[in-house]
Amino acid sequence: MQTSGTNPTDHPEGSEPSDDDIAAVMVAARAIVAITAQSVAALDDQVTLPQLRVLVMIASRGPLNLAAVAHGLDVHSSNATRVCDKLVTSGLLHRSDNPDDRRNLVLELTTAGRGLVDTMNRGRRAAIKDVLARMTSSRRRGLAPKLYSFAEAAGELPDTGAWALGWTTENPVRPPGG
Amino acid sequence: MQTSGTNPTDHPEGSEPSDDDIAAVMVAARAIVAITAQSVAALDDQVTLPQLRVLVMIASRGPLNLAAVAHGLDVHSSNATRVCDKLVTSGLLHRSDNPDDRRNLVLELTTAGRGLVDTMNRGRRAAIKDVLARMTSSRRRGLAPKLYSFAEAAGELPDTGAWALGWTTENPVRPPGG
DNA sequence: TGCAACCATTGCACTCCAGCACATAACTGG
DNA sequence: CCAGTTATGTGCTGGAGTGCAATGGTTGCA
Repeated sequence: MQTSGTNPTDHPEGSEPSDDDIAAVMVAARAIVAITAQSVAALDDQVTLPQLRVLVMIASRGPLNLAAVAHGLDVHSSNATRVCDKLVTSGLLHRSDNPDDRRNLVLELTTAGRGLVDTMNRGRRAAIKDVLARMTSSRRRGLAPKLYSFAEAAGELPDTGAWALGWTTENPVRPPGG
Repeated sequence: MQTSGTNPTDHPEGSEPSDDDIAAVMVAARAIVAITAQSVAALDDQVTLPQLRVLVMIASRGPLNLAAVAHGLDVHSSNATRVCDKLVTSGLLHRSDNPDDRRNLVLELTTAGRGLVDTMNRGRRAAIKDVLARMTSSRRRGLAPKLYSFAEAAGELPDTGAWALGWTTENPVRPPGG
């Protein structure tokens, strides 16, 4: 249970959120998830969902080894081997040996792999821009700081990569050699 | 195509969104998608993703026939048959004949099926409440109206990706007093 | 040197999903 | 009644993901 914090004593500054606050986030979440899902579905013919998760993970966390990928996806290491194998075959992932510890691999995105992730993010960004453009500037005013506050409360850092795809509750991943 | 709309003439009230506005939504989207993905992953051992998509679709649209399910999931009708078959076997879906047109089935959620969807939504709501509780009430003030405005603007999105991942869980966007 | 731990890979079996072709049943309109 | 359309079901094939067991290579340490 990581959902501690509902206890007001844990967060003296935050009073109990109103039902309307929660409902508003729920409704907005529906739109945001639809946008995100669409940007993912657009890549459906190029990569599968687990494959995309690998690419996004490496894009945001840097080079990883297979054990880290397996742990991040919460799957058996043999599956990580095969998923990454296909990404290498597709030319989206580069696999090389780690000279410091030859037990480990170094998995990095190729130019094509990074381009695919960038394409997804561009599409997502365009969709968001499109929605914002439908709002009047007065309604848009003050939205950004509120969203930053929400993201900060959720533990997200503004500069983190697009690991937001977060298909599951990803476990902490330790980079190879760490 | 209603995806246009970046054209200012289409929305004379909305000026060009700033990069900061877009970035704020992108950042908040990571947190929201993570919350949503978590609530989906929690059901991973009970239903697969296509199965959940069916349940969510019926939960929000009411009873459907197989053709509607196949169209909503954008799959061949034979796949819809088999996916629903498994849900019926799992006790989450109820299949009956339509007396008015016995070619059609009537697919409805069982009590267990609706309970599963409700469980997912409760988890999502709890996670959102947890995040909001971490914000000070001053930062939270005014957030809800902004989110309703955003959701309302997004309500005009093309529905192509609505069920792309089956994560649209609620009724059509309906801001209170809107 | 020997042993334990770690990493990656492969074989095997399984489930699920996907599309296609085809068959069956039911409705529609003549 | 007959032909055409619609809705659903079934057999088939293929692909992707998953876990388990076992193997081989590498490193670290006593």
